[in-house]
Amino acid sequence: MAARAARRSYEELARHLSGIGAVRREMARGLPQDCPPASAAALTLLHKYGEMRIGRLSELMAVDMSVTSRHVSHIEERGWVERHPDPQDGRSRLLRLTERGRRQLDTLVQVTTETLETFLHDWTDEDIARLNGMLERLRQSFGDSRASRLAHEDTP
Amino acid sequence: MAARAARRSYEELARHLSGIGAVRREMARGLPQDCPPASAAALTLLHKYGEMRIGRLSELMAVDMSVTSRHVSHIEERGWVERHPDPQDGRSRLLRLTERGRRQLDTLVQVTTETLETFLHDWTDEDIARLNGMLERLRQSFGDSRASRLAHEDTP
DNA sequence: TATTGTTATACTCTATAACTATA
DNA sequence: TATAGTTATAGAGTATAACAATA
Repeated sequence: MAARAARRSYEELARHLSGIGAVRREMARGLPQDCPPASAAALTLLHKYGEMRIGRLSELMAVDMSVTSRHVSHIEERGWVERHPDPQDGRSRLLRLTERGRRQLDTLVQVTTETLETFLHDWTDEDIARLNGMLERLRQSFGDSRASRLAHEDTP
Repeated sequence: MAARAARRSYEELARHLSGIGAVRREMARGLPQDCPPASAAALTLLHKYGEMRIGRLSELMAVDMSVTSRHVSHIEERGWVERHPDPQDGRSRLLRLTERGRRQLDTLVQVTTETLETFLHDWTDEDIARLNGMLERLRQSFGDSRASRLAHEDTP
């Protein structure tokens, strides 16, 4: 019986995860025209975690390196990041936020905050903190398993 | 001070919403080859809410009707839904799940459940129920505001 | 005239595979 | 040989605009 109840919760969760797309699209609408969601995510992560290589950024975004490479090209073309030589490894370069990138990030923080203030006006700080906690855990549950899956791809 | 703390939570939430993409992609990996996430979502909604028109399905998926039209074509080509005349309105047709569609849905429920069991093995039923509750509320907060925004698009 | 749906077009995001350069 | 990154290609999802048919 407990198993059947859990199974129903899983179906509901799958539906909600699918529905989150609407939330993400709404967030995307507020972004500057030349800064799509993936660019915004890359800038945010470079700010939060500091200078890093493409491979590291790929892990943080949980996408293939080829995808990250394109995103980085986009934000580099706009002068938001620079690629510097990696003294540790000649194959890599280190991504570093520029001053312009930091200003762009200020804009991003502002518009995302405004959007969330609008839509979540009746949420308390505690509500939001709780949601953040659950999403953080969800990400970890998937991220950790995903990492071990990728690591053991040769020996399934 | 409370405002500043809330602002920081908003930034965190924006980051998490972006990160949910990884979860959705992982869910998508388990789906049958010819049933992409949008098709699965459409079938799920048709099962949950029953026979409906394209416009209603568009609202539930929170995407433009042109998008839904394509998704419905995809699942109709595979025999998972049928379009029946709408006695109420000659411009519309009613979408109805077929027997094959119901069998496809059984498969979908099975694979999504298996995926979630794998990744969320250390979550209790209560954890999942709490997450479902917060996601439901999040969807509503965005959905309701979005609906009123669309309704008042002429008078901004 | 207004609404329901469809189609054409374009853009974003993503993965796979083939390739280059360095370790 | 193996790894870091790039590029080419293809597929999914989406929105806008132009269109057809019906209300």
